[in-house]
Amino acid sequence: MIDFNKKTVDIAKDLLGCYIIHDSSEGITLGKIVETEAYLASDPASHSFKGKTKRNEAMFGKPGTAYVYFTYGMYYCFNIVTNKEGIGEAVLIRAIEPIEGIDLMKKRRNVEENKLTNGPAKLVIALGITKEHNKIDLLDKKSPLRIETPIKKEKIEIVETKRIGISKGMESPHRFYIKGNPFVSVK
DNA sequence: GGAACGATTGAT
DNA sequence: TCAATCGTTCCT
Repeated sequence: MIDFNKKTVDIAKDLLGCYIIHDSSEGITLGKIVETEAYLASDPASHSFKGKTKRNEAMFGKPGTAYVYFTYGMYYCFNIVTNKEGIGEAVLIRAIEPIEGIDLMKKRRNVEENKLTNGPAKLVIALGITKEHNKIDLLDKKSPLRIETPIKKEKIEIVETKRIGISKGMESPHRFYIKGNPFVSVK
């Protein structure tokens, strides 16, 4: 199990190699997390930086719950909330490797397998995540959307770099991905 | 009330 | 390089 008592940056690294499962009415989709970004309360690039609002309140919830936000007028992104309740921190999932339900992902995305889930808004569409999943408990085995650690954690090499697509806080090396994985968003 | 912008993506 | 597209934030 993932240790949510750790620091957000460390959790972002621990999440690499873990699985996201969505049990929807259309079927099951499952992917391995291959790229993450950490967003801290003290980070000017974080939605939580200026305090709690209606939009970002999920970030201030319990660790291990979901923060799903709407952006650019047409996309959703999926985060895993970290740190104690009341502290706005989370890990953005930027890319996953499709494992199960690939046909369903292709139906939802209508693109080739290698472009199915290599971006934060793309994986949300492929997995069928919606704003209804905001604040859901990702650690509860009964949740339709949840995260699980692999039985045997494979050995992975983690690359640490600057984040992508933000206009503040670029200097923080808070983006992490599995070295050599072909499903990472930007190479 | 109105303008500007965004943790993105896909097409040009 | 740029348009799509709309909720939130910030200014007037």
